[in-house]
Amino acid sequence: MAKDITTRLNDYSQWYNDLVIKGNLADHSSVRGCMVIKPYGYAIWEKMRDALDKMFKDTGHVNAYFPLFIPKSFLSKEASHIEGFAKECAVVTHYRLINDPNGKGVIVDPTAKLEEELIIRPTSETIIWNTYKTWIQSYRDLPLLINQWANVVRWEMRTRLFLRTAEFLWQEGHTAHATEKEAVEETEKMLHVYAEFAEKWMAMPVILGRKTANERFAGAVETYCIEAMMQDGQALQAGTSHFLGQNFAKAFDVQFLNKEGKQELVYATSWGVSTRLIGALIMAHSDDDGLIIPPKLAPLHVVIVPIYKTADDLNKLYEKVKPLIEQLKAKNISVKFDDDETKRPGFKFAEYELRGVPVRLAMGMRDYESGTVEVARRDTKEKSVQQFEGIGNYIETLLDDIQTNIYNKAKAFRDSNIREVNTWEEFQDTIENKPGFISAHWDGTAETEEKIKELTKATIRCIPLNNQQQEGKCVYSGKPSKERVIFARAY
RNA sequence: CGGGGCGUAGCGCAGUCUGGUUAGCGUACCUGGUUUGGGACCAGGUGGUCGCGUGUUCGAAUCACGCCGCCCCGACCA
Repeated sequence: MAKDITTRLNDYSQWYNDLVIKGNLADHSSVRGCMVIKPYGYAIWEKMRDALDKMFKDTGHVNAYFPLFIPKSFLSKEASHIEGFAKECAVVTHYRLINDPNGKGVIVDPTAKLEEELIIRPTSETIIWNTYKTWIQSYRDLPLLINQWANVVRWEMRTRLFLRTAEFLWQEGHTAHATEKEAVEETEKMLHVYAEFAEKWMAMPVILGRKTANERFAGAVETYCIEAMMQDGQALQAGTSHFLGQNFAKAFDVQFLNKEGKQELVYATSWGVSTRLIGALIMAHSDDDGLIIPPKLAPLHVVIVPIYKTADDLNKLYEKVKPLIEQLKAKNISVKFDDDETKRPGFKFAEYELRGVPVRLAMGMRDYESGTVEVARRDTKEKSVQQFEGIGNYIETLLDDIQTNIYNKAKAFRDSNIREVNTWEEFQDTIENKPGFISAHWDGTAETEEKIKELTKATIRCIPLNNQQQEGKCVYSGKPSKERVIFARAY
């Protein structure tokens, strides 16, 4: 058991906080609700960002950057959109500070009031569609496939590191299309990009689905999502993709001339994932000893801990592993030789386990003499002694094994915690006593959905895509239903 | 934003109820030495506007009021 980490069983929330802070991913800042992402945590984000960015480029998107500030009037143009965000907007009202006449630092200059307040973007649909209006005239300007990497601000009541902070980093894709069909295809395509990223890179299985009207993005016609299960059985929305229909085109009057020479409103999509994914990554895989990071996102893949008595021994060990370090680097496997003499090996072992480094090599003089090395894998904590000869290739394979194993483990956990439930009694019992997802029939009404939420705190996470159609009765109202939906308590 | 808890060295805490020496303890950190195959040991040392502000008092970490921050539980959300 790692020092100073609360166990998952004891207090899951505290365990999460311990991992974020003691794993050196992030800290609370002195600004309410805002975090400092530390270098190790940011390195994970960079890996996520690079992988996603490549996937976006490969699907034909380009990056651009739009302003942080949004004139208040823009946000008012799409009614349901503003309704969704109004309660959590930061507003800039002034543009100058002056010295406090009472000599206590600076105060806001009351004469420097903005004529129109600026909203710090909670999302960028409005400023972007205001801009797209000037870029789109003809069908030849379409589709417009743009992504932006940015920070956004949502003034949250209650914050948690990575999962919900007032400011966070994300990407938001905003596309414009000539036809509804094409826009819907784009929405679904990007959902699949997210799902692939979650499963292949994060080693986190997800359920692809549609949101109910209640859970839909403000301003969207249809919201798609990927939902992941955390180790406490709660759901976490890991990404969303929205079909916005012509809502924003109407609000910002974005029309194009089609081939027949007629003006038409364009169709829109938007899609995003955020630094919240780091929270998902932690809660999906890690254990009571610390972080478990899948190799594809790990900032450091391999650490080599030398065990030695003299400087001479250390030097011998270094000379021995030097070619291996070169070999691994050539394979794009990051490796660190930890020759810090102020810490003993046991301390280092625990420290790298806390940080989730996938593979640890330990080599002492006994190994040196016998041509072996101790290999420890973080995901299972298994240790084995291997021949040093050819260890580079062994590690390369091992990293792939670890990536696969982490995914399989998460998937087995997820699958064994989705339960089909058919009666209301069973539903209540399951949600209270068996953490996980519930697959149940729903009558399709917002009233039932809200009632269930009120009674159990469970919400409909999604209506799975390609859902099997089957006749059934709503688990709450008993009214007829054609398919099961996923219920869960959620982050 | 509502209820509860907390804020004293980088971290974890005692002291606060019942105001009064120089504010302690563990850990971390620094120096020297011995160590090194799972979080070393000995010795010496550094580090504090007691969350911030105002007040009560001869005197405040301690009492009062206000504010800020964090954690847990609710409402809201990605």
